Amino acid sequence: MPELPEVEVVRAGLEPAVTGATVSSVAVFDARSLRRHPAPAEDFVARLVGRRMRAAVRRGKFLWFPLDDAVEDAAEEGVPEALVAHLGMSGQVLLRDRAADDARTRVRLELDHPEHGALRLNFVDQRIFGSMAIDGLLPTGDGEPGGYAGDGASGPLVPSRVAHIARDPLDPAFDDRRFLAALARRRTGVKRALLDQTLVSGIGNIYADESLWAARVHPEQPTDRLSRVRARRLLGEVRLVLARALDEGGTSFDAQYVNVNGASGYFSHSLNAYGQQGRPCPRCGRPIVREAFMNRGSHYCPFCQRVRV
DNA sequence: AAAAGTACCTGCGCGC
DNA sequence: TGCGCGCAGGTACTTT
Repeated sequence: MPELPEVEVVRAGLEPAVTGATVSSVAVFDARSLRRHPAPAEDFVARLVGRRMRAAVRRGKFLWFPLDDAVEDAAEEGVPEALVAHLGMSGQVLLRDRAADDARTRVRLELDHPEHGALRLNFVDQRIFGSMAIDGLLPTGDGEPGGYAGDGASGPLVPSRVAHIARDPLDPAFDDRRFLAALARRRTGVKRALLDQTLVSGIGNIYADESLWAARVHPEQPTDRLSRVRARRLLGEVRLVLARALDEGGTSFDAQYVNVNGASGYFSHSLNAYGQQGRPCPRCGRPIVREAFMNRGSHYCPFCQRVRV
């Protein structure tokens, strides 16, 4: 579900509420949502309660909230930590006032904010592919900010479990030349490469299909046969598609994707390829097709998007 | 080493 | 109506 635009909508919504807020209590209703936390649920709770969040940061589809140091003892200074969250396929972070409840809440944080007072943060996740964890922050390899933090500053740090994730195409520190060179070295289909978060992050099945349609590139086009010009054009279309979705508040098909305040985002009316099988291609009028791909589907126009050798 | 396959989950809509 | 099946926006681990 949530790809970069949807996750950014969540991050931006959380930023003013969590920045400066202290975690007053934590309830874990389903420990499977903590599968990425390297210790039992009690450890997650113990490490989080009493900590203050400094910012809301995002790289690709990963979110994290850097925490103030657990101990004020400067002599015993440890690795800085963050609360890391990933929404998986069906995750939501819902901000509520203290009384409100939500179905399928897996983890709940009660927050105390100096201005906004008491807030409740419900981590809701139908399929439990998403997760929360406490993780150590490591220096970024390039010394650039770890991710996007809106008005706040991310610092040149990234959670250890996010370190292998590439920067996303909207990140000012994203290196176009390096990406294009790495893409050309791959020996796979271009859609697989777009979905590989270690090559470029933030793109999922919807925006991969939309970007490929916009760039007129076939999803199975071999990466080592994609011309430099077409690869550049594809990267440009990826950026346009993500930015447009972000402007419109993220895609949503139904109530499954809900933004941070519980209201649905909407963008699905402007999809050109994804989910449009059988409908005319908005460019040439011929039918869009759907093909099985990685246990999901690929949607494209067989006329506009052809494999080139 | 890189690429492909598989596991992890719940719930919805569909055809029978 | 009920039931089995296919399908869903992702990541990480294992296998080849």
